[in-house]
Amino acid sequence: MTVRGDAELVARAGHLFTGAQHEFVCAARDLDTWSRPDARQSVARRLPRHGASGLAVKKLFTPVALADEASRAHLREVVANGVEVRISSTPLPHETIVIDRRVMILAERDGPGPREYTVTTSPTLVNGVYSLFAAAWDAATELTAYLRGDAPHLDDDSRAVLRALGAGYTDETAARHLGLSLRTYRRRVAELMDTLEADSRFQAGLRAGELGLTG
Amino acid sequence: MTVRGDAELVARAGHLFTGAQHEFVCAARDLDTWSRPDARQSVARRLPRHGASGLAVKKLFTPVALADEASRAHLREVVANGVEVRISSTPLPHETIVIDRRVMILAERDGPGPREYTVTTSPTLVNGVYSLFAAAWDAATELTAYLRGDAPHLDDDSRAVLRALGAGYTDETAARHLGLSLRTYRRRVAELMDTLEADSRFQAGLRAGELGLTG
DNA sequence: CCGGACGTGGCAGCTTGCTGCCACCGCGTT
DNA sequence: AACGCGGTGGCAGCAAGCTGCCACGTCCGG
Repeated sequence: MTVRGDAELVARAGHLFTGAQHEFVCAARDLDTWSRPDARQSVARRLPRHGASGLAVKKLFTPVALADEASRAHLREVVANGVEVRISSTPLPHETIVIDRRVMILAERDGPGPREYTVTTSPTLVNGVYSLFAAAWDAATELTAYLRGDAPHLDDDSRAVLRALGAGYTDETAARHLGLSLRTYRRRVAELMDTLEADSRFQAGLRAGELGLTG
Repeated sequence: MTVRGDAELVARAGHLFTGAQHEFVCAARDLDTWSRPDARQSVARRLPRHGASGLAVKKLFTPVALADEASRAHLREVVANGVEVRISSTPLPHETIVIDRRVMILAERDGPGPREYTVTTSPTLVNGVYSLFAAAWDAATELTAYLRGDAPHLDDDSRAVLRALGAGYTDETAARHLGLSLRTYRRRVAELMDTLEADSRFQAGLRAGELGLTG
């Protein structure tokens, strides 16, 4: 089933949101959908209260959703309401929602016209998507952890340093490899360790690994 | 479109496999499908040769696919043929295939009867699934890295050393904390780095983080 | 009892990492 | 020109890490 535009989605599939019993999961690139005031509110009103009702809500976003302070504030509020929010360092669909592991709603990429939604209940499709979501979810990091320990946007230099460290070079070869003096390279490493809040290089590596800063 | 059983899948959707131009990705729990000799061979024959044709093949499995030696050998062979294989530590669908980002094939969970496949070409669905796949893929570890660097069961001592390193202690305090001499502690660290195949402590931390050996 | 294997620890010496200090350079401001 | 500022690099010295060597225990099997 395909619907066009937010209004139609709410009209035709609104009952699915209301009817969520156990679990409501969604993955999206950013907060775009829910920042459209009309759509966001009408859906929000239909969603049962968090937690208490035994409904687990999981939301997975890319770092794009943290771009501006307003979004971060919104997400923190959402978390405070008992919703689990995680950040995935990899691209995500523009919008994927799975409800109670029985229905799913996918949104097409933004185009000029109204957004197009696809609502599916085929168990095969839903289960397949759900499993993939679970995999992406498990690999993602908790929002709080992400905001805390993270250096969300390291510049290219830092990434280069990271790669050199990850390659196992000694400082000397790494510095030569990057066209830096030994002194500067080590300064960079120290800065990196500082932003990663690491006391030792091992710890820095650990954090980098946990945060998936490998690539 | 839904088909039942391997034979029907090959008959009705075989051309999709043959027609793959750029990319063939699949995610599955284990090698079950392709270990069914008939299905595996008929599909294998239809798949273009690896690499040379510009076709990128990516396969994502759970560790279940590494359970027995035969499977591991098979996967190594597959890798040798230019296929990218990664292992995800999280559950995966029983079978998800996306071809050229245009068609996807999902398999339902094994039941008593013949396996049920769903073939879809809806761009919305395919893109959504593809993005999720990409996220799971990026988070997964290369097969070779997985087989190599995996130290699934380090003894308690090693875990203690790992924790000390992760805590950011200097060797001296860590050694005292563990009731070891400095010499022995460093020996342990060296052994750990050896099993992690790390050239530097940073690398060791990186691996540990990637492999989720934090806890 | 002896010999060997194994794990541990001390010592020494080397390499590597880390950092404070100073000097230099390029840049934009005053 | 003079100045401050930020990034860089050399130097020096210290701290941390790494490892070969030897010595001492323990625990075997001979």
